[in-house]
Amino acid sequence: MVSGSDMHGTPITVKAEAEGVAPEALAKRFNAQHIQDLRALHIDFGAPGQPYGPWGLFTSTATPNHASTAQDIFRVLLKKGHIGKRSMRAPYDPKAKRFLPDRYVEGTCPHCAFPDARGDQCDNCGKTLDPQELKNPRSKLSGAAPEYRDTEHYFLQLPHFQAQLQAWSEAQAAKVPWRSNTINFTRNWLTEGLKERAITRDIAYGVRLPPEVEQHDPQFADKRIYVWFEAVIGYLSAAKEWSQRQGQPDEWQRWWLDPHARHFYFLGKDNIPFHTIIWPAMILGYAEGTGQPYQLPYDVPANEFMNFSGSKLSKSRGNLITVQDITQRFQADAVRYYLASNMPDTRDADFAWEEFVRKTNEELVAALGNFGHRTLTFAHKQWGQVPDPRKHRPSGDEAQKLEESYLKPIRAELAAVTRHLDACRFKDGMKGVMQVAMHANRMFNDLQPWKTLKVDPDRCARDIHECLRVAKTLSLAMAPFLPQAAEQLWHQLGEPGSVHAQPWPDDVATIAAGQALREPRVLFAKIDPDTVKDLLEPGEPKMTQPHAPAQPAAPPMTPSPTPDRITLAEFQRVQLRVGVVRSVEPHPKADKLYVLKVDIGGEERQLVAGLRAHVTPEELLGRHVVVVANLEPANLRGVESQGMLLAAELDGKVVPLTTQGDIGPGAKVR
RNA sequence: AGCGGGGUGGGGUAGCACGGAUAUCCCGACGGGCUCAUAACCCGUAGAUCCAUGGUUCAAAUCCAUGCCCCGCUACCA
Repeated sequence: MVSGSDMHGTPITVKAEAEGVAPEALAKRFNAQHIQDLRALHIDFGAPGQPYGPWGLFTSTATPNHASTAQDIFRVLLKKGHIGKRSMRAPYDPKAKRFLPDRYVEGTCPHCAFPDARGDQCDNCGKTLDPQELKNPRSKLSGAAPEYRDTEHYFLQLPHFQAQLQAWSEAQAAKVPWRSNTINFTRNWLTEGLKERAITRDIAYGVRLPPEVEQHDPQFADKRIYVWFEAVIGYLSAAKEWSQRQGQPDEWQRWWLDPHARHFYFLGKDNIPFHTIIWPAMILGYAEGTGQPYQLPYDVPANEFMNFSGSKLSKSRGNLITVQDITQRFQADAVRYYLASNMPDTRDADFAWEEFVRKTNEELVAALGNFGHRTLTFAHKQWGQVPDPRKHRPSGDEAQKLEESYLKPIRAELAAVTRHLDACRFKDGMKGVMQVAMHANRMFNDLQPWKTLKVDPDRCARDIHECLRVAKTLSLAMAPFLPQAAEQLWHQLGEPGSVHAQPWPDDVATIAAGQALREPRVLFAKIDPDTVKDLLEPGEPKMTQPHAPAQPAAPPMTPSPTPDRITLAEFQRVQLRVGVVRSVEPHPKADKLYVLKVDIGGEERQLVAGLRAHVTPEELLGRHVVVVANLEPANLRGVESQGMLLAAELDGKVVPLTTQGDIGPGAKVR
């Protein structure tokens, strides 16, 4: 299992820019956070708490190994003609002596005459722009007028692979089979027809081109491989890094060049085409160029999205749970149980605190935890060791009943879990494990060991022995889902070593009579519903952080400059008036906007306001609101707005400003 | 508005790509049992016009059409 942090993603560049920090530093921080999160959730790679171990590696795309692997693929694809160079015209800043990304060109919008439109899009009228359309363009960096120069870039020739990808994806989807979302997204792309895509950019942050390319064509020293080309290569480079660290530098070949190796890629649905089109195209070209049988993905089980209380996770809406937040408050296994049994396998799922508590208390604790605990405490109290079943001579009927009613269904359920895991149906797998626990509870109940103990201790010993076998089986079966509890149970059963070093069970386990049991302890803690009460308040930030030190590694992000002051005269240039809302109409062409008619004292203004998500028309009609009266008019999706309605905003909540007592429209606000 | 996902007993869900007869599972409610166990476990009962309407069919939760509603992405938030 390999994974890692993408260090060159666009969000990183954008955020680093916003915070005024170096992108490398920010990426490093994210990577450290990812590693910490994995640890907190007990996702380990073979060495507890470490991002590296005998089973795998969590690395990043900032390593020299990754760069050279990416360059090698680039090189091979180039040689094979799957990457081509061609020139395109792009804005260039003669003062800063560099090409400018679209958004670094500013100028006057050709559509609405807004003077500060960006090259990719105008913030005023919202139209998507080409930097060349801007009037009076200037560079954001130096203010100089950009020139248009030809710049050369490399393009990945995806069309070369269209037919191959089509055949491969259909075959694979039918054979594996792929999930419907995976094949659907893929088909969409293929039927649209693949187009060549630029894989270099005029930027300074990212993976460099191969040295010989830079030497041969020095301009490419100032360009970088664009992230979407290079990030997916991380799968291969991580495998190589892992082999290196294992001291077996060629070990990765067993995983990449053996036709029997099956590659599974786990991702969110928004990432599907990268893993079913682009990356496979690169692999095909690379395999062709190297003559090595690099393996294409076997399965790409993409998850849908998990929302939070009905809408998407969003920091600004106070709709956010971080791994840190939740693992600080609750057992990682409880979190894992909830996520596994509520996984967005085939459709979007929802995270709800009430459900989380319910599932933990009523399912995890009550069924799974309880069986382990009741069995262990009983056995431990009576014998302190695994009792010997052999003194009991069961009748034929009795033995058959044990087998038919209890062991057989458990075995069947176990086989079902195995099938589900093979097919990447983790939700079903988790449910199957729960079913085993339910069978187990039934078995314990029916056998009534607390009664037989008094009348037939040998029989009781045999029955508890059977229950302990089932408990051991459960420990093995729950290991991938609930690693910590599984290990605890394993230990309490007196088993040596780690449950995680055991092979997957294909039958009810056996357990050695006479094996010493350890002091039983509860496997899962119940959650007091009050704990999440304060997390449920609507509109409030869901996760305050009383004990969460915000990002320990993070230095203060923005130096706080002295606040900008304005003079009274400056403030007085803004004319604020009280207005009465006379009518509220939805904007005909925009979902978030209202068109309001507001009486500001003898004059009716038409305003466009982005309040539709926050306030109903009824709440607005007749209200006294505060309006900026001398704002220059603007055109919003075809409707003129003659002013601006003031509103207060906090964490995504928006409330229009109103006056407390009634005062006539037109009243000045000072 | 464009594109994607979805609407199944009180809550959460499975089934839907390949229509089939009593619609799955967990929880809750109600009734009973048990007392080894974290008031946990076990058994039973009730509870669903499978969003609506129309269509295809011997047969539709499942296929087709239209509509309504929810969620996400994108645009719009003066």
